[in-house]
Amino acid sequence: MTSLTTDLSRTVGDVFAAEGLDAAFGAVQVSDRPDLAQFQCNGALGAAKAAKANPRAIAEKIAARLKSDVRFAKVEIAGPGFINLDLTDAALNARIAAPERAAEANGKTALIDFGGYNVAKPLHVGHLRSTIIGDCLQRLFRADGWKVIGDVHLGDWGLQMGQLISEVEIRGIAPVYFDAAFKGPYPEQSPVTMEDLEELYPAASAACKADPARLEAARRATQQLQDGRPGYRALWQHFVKVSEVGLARETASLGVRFDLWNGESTVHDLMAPMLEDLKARGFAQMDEGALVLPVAEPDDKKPMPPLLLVKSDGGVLYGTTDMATVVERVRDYDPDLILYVVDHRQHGHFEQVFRAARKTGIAGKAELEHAGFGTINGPDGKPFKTRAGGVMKLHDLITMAVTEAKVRLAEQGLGEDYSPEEHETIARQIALATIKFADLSNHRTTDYIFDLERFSKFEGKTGPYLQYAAVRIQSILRKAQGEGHVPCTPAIHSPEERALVLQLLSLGDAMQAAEQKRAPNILCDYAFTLAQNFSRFYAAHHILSESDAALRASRLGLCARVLAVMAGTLDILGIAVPERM
RNA sequence: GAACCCGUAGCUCAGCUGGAUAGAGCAUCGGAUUUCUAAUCCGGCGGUCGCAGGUUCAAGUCCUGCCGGGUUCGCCA
Repeated sequence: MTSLTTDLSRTVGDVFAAEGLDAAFGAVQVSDRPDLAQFQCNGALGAAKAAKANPRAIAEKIAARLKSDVRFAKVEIAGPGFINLDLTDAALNARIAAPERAAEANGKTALIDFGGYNVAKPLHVGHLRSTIIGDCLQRLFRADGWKVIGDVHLGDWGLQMGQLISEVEIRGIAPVYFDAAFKGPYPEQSPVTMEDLEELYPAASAACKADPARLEAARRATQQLQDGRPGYRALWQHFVKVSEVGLARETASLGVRFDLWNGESTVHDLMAPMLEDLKARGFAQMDEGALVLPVAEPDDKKPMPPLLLVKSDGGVLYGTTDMATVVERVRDYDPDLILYVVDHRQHGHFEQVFRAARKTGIAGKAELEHAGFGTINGPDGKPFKTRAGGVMKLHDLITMAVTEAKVRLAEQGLGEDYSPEEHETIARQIALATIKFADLSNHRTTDYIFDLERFSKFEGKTGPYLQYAAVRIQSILRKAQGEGHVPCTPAIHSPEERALVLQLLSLGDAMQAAEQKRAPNILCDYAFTLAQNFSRFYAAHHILSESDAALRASRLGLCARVLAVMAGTLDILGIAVPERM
């Protein structure tokens, strides 16, 4: 369903056009001053500037034409030339009565890259944002009619793999994979568990940092792995499988689903032909022993180093796999947009890759975009750590949030009579809402301080507060059903209802803005404002005890619409609404 | 050293291509309501939008400089 302001913009735009002005000046938005009007159009100011005319005079002409439209209860000119508009309740009622339709398929494909998960490494707070923000964006794009392909894009092919392999070799954990005389087949059972990997990788990484010989061994192992040494490939397969099972379990517990579990290794076979092609077409060249692709442009304000494709030792880098991944995605999906939801500190890297992809034409019609995000900091304003100073694992963070949710429930004296299973389910749902809403309600690009105590509060701008608002409406509707009251199409009878209807009707604006700016915080604001409007309505009017049957049915209908919109918005945010709380 | 991001109320944060009196939550103070789950509603207090210039009818928003914080700058990802 097109948003109300879009329709109003068309109406007002036609009037601008009728006055010989650009219809784009007719853009209508929800008013910044709700005390003065419901909607406003600032176009007269812009039109006046363009035409070097008096803004109020233009506004007068526009307003005169708009006044003949019966949908408007008020058309006023204010200040330097704002056009303030109110719709009649009849117009609002008609609008809210129209059934909410899902967006039609727009024929466009978006590929969302959640890049950042790595084989052998558990998820930590750093992965929280790419997962939560990326999931929200994929839900949002889908809701708007895009075909969306979410790809975890696993880090499974770099030096870290070589580090692991050489660590396993040194420890003598599974000698068969290192026996050059062994002809296979290799064991089906993995020689290591996820827990082993979580211990092996940091050890290997630290050893390589401390000892150049170890680093060299790791490099060699990486190279041999990529060249296809059978034992290494077999061992690596185990690493990947074990890791994927662990990662899938964790992301599933977050309620996040991916379409593809591709990794850097997926494109390995595409790299050699791609590199040949880039060399043949003169884009790639040798420099200081490495193969590079220059991406600097004359008007650059900062030095832009070339994209490194092949190191002087013959190994490839993540820029190479990123390029090959673009080739693969264009070949398989021909997307209109590839969105990389990755920490903003990698901005420079993506700038290089995007330039290289555009310059060489490998991106096809796809727009490449980096939706970067800031870091999650602890109370001290520094990157979030455990009390012991280590990296905070995602699993531990969720456990903390579940514990906190139970504390909150106990504080409110809630859930004591629920079964242990239901109590646990509700606590988990609250915990995820706490974490997700906290993350999404902060602007994507800024760093924020993770304050679990504040985020988990049941009052204020929090996830649990929104869940509660939805739960309370569910409760009313259930009770109404029990009493045999049937909701009907809502109509406005009071200022509180009018404000609530206006908020319901601005859903499209919020979704559109959130999508265009890749900014989930806009949806969070929308949901919170909706909950506030509902609370005002709820405080001012009785619903079930209303004796006028028609009024009661209308208010129940309004409740049903609010619940539908709230649940739908929370769903896009990846937040579930519990049956009860 | 260079480039990019940030600096808004006591705290945590919004503020769209420049537009009307800069907003929200928390905290604090006061009031309502004793409820359809109070996890509520209404109101007060609180800001020279880092500083100084500039463009404009209009600047938190655009430009320049400075101060303060963060990040990044070819063989890790």
